[in-house]
Amino acid sequence: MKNQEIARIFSEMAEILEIKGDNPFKIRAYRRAALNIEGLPRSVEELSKDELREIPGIGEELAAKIEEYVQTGSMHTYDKLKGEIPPGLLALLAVPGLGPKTARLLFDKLHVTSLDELERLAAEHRLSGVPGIQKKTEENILKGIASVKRGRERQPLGKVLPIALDIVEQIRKRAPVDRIEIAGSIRRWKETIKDIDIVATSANPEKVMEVFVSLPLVESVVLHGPTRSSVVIREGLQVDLRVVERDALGAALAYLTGSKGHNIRLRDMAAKQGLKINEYGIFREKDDKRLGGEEEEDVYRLLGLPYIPPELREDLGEVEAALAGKLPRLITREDIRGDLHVHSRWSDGHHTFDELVAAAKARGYTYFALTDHSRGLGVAHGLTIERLMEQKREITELNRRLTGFTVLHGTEMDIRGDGTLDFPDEVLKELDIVIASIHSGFRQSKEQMTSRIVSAMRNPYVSIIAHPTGRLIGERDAYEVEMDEVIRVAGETGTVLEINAYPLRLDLSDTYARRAKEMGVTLAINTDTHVIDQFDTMPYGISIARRSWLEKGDVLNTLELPALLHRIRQVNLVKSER
DNA sequence: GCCGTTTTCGGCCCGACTGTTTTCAGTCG
Repeated sequence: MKNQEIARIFSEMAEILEIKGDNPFKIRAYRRAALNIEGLPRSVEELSKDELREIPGIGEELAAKIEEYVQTGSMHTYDKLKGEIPPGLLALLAVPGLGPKTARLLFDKLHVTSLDELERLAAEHRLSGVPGIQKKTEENILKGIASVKRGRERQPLGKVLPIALDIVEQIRKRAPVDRIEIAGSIRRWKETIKDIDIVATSANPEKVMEVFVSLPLVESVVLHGPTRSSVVIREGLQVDLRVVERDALGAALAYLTGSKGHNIRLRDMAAKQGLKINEYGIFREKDDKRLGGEEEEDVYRLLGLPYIPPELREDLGEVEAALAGKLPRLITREDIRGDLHVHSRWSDGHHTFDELVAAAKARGYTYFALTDHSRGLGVAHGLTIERLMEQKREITELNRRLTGFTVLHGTEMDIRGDGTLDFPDEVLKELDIVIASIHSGFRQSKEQMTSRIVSAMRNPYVSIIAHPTGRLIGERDAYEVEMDEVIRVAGETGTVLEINAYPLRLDLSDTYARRAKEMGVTLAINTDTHVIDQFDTMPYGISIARRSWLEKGDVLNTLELPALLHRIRQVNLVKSER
């Protein structure tokens, strides 16, 4: 997958050009191209030059550079650019508050070429005297370097969202806010978060700011103004609060929700229509008359666009789709009829069938699939064939007792290290639904991993591949696997790919799920519940689906039970006839 | 480097906060 590599190269080229003091718009062009390639629903390797040029922000020259990289594995302009500045200089840009101009200045005046060198000079007070740098800046640079060394990595949404809700609650309790909302990447449900962005309305913004920067969980104050402040809380998370007038909440929310790329597109469109958008509203350019901004919808309406949901606002084609009237009708939590990946006490889950049924019913479901682990997964008390058949009898009995609810009998079957499956077909055919997934041999080669998954998909009884890339956000990288091939074979065989809603998995990710949709693959959104509370991680899975442009029809477990069973049998039949 | 209901050349989003600058540049989001 060359997309990520090319995105990284373009970003780095942007940084080098910035230090060189090149045309800012050219720099932005590289940045935009990098973002769009990173989020591209298809692999650049399979695109022709003309198709590359259809990507927003990719023109003649960048398309040629991409093509060059795909074909030769290197990019001449990049290699040349890299040779023009010392490699350590780019590291300086990671220091908060230190940008390209200062980096350049430090290099020119003091020949600084690494972070360690900069730290030494700052500690010895040898930066003061460089034009524009005094004591305060020197201190800020030292603080900045310390924070770089502590590391400020993006953190999983599942961890940050509860913290953000808690902060909002604390502000609400202590400060004179009228309305207060979470914006930024949390509102877009990005899988990992760097900053918590909050927007509020108040008649007394200064007071709100005072309260905010003095909250008990604040470790340091980065910025403290009358309408905007930033603090750092534990674990290096930055929290930004912006306060606006009551009638500007919509405009402020739109502005602070971003993404940056999306905002630039909207503001660019506005300019072409003689309008101006900022965080206070939407204005007519010629006389500065305010046309709206109380509601977020105003911004889109006044631009002649339908409302674009936050999950789509990544400048990945949503503006074009909105203009063409082709925005997807995104799936919602209410579309989900059941959960197809649930564990019980029989393997490594914590609950009985009755407890799971009650919990699923309480969440408005009409079915779930019980998919305990298979025998090969000893650590999870995987079921032997005998136990599986015993479980089948119990579930049959259980379903006899239930009304308006059905428990499907399935398995989460291990795809073994050698690529064979943990149960033979005679056993699988006894089940309502079969999930296959990988729990071992994570370090095998890309070819081996890919072929393990592909051969599982070709089995006539395997309906779903669970957590297809095996990643745990912030803990374990995805195993090496050729996802383009997995997605292609899923489309060819009718195998469903899972979006695992567990907040550290979110696997498939939005990029892959969107690609899967484009290739005609059906997805399932499952919680992989082991304890009952995990049923409530469904919104995380839904958010990935929405970020992937999925509609109700793209997702297997939006089907009512009879249609679901029909779909499964149909696909199995076609597979077995191949 | 991209792009076109104003353009194939000349534009390219908009504003808050900080530090050092006496009027604003740099950085960030």
